[in-house]
Amino acid sequence: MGAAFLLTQLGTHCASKFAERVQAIGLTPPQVGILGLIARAPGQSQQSVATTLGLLPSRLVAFVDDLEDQGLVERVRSSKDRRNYALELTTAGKRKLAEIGRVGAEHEKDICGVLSESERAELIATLRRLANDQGLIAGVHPGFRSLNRARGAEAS
Amino acid sequence: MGAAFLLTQLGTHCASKFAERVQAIGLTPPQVGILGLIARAPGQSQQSVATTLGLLPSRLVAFVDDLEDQGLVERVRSSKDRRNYALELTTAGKRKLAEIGRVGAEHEKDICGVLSESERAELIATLRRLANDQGLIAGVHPGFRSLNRARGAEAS
DNA sequence: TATTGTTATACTCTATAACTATA
DNA sequence: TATAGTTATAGAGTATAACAATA
Repeated sequence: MGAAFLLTQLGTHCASKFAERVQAIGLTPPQVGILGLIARAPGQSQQSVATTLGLLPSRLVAFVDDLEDQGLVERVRSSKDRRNYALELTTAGKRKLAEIGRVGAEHEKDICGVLSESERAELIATLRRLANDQGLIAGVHPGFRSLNRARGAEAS
Repeated sequence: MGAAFLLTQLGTHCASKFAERVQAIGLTPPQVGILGLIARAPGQSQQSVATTLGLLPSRLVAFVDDLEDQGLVERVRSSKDRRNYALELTTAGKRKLAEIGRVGAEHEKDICGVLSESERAELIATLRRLANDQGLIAGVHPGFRSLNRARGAEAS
């Protein structure tokens, strides 16, 4: 069993576990990505967020609708270019983001509990090398775009 | 960025890359899993394969249909219990399995190319520890069952 | 004419449930 | 009555394309 298959296996498992955790606080993984992106660069347009996450604009609308219904995000019409919205986090949105951080920390602990702190650091360093080599963008999940068929099974 | 998120990110990427490679030889990832399972234990029933892979029986039928059309798998009626089939690999199926092995090796090389052999071995050992700790079954992909929503985005 | 956001529609994938044949 | 395999149907999730408003 090679490293690539183990990565697929563990990656799928991690994604699934994380999805369960954020579902418990009323969010989907893409919404977590959206909230994080707005926090990093407030005032972004929906187009900008969609492009970064590799989400179709039409899908983003529904996610942002829900976030707005939950009172976590605000759509503010830009006065300069009234075609686009500036996305902002509300106070509740910032609180939710902190909550996501706690959930993420629990998740990390769940997954890496068997490792010592130095082992975990070494694993992170190795994974980061692989991710860089593959051209993956730090902090941006590659799985939101049309990759439904993209699940692997062991080769041999 | 924690190890859990990196695993999700890399895992999704690996799954996607592997899916592309097997598609080039006319297979989907679940079919690769099915072929491998039949190779390990020839004569299994479809029910058995479906249970192991976490696939619904109704989904399995279509996959096996296609494998049979490609001449890779044979459905042989069991003479003892004529309700179930014994799944067998044809000669072409065994050849295809060897091909899958080569594709898997290329895939491993693509993903781990930047690592030295000892680094790769250490990574495999660490990942195996994590997988065991999480209760994952060696060689069986956890992503075939109703986990569509199970994709993660970075927490913070 | 091009772009942002939106809605409407179509399509794919997956799950549920009904059906047959054997036991 | 229960089980293996199959088929039919319905549902969820996603992509494509048309639309209104603004530039």
